[in-house]
Amino acid sequence: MAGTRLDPIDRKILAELQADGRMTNVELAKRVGISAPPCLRRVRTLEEQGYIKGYHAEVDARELGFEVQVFAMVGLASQAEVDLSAFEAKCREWPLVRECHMLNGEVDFILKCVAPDLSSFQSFLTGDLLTTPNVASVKTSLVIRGAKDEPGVPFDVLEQRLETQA
Amino acid sequence: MAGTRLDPIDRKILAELQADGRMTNVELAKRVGISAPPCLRRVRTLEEQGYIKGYHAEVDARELGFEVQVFAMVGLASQAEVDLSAFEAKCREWPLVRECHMLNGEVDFILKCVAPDLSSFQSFLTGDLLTTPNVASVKTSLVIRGAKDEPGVPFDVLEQRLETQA
DNA sequence: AGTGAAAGTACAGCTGA
DNA sequence: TCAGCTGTACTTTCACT
Repeated sequence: MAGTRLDPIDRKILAELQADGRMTNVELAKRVGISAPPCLRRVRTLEEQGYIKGYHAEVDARELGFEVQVFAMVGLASQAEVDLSAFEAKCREWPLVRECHMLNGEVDFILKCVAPDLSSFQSFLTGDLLTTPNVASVKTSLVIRGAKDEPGVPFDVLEQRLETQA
Repeated sequence: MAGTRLDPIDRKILAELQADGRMTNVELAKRVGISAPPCLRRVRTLEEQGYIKGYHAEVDARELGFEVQVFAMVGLASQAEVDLSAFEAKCREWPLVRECHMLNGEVDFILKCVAPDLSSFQSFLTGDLLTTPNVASVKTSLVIRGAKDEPGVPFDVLEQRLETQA
């Protein structure tokens, strides 16, 4: 489904919509240098082929009362596929866990969590994460401050790469 | 600027727009149970007050040729504020670094990076990150597979919390 | 290009301090 | 009474064929 090669206009569309996902189609068309109708067709195609997986408002977590952000490194006792999948399923159920990635190296998973305050994170940690079967070790690191948080991918890197390849 | 308390309708708006940032205003108004004009006014206010920081299309990094995702734990030689800020500034310049968070504990920063392939990440690692002054240690972990990647915050947790407080 | 729908504006009515 | 929010009516702009 998602194997069609993208032309420079498609990539520009993706870059613009990543930067401003609520841009109108006419504005988008103007920026990428084509007229509105074909621009809309391209967007629809990109959505259908899975290049665009969704659109999201970026909300201010702190203003909404999520004061705490924590990274948790999790090691499992068993790394059998069944057990890995079971842990991933647990993570999908926990709302405070926003991201879960399986890693190589010493730790098995890294979790990015948010919480209203430290005590509610602690109760998640001791009540949920640490009591989950097969969880052998958890090392948590509190985020002191955020320095950069960009969504998606760097399109300028992609363009440079395609230039040098051609 | 951003201290106004939110009512249940505002929170519903934020939750809906976080889930689908390109929803039309009339659809949004229908879902939150008010008519379109006041709904649009609320959205504008939420944007101005900073509760909504932007809208972004979620693009498929892998399909676009960013096959590799890496977490890097960085330790600095000096943790003086000037040196911390200098490193953060560097991170903002590097396009492959998508996120940079200052942590407590043994490591100073965690970086979330993307790259087209392993070799281009290696050249960033050895050519940029490791040659940066004051960088004392870097431990990288490759993401084997992603298990969860939700944007923003869990609004259901927020609602539960507000109920019990009241 | 043209139609139908949505965004955005102006104004008037309602509600609660 | 007055501030603030809501809904109706209308114009402009956009989405879509």
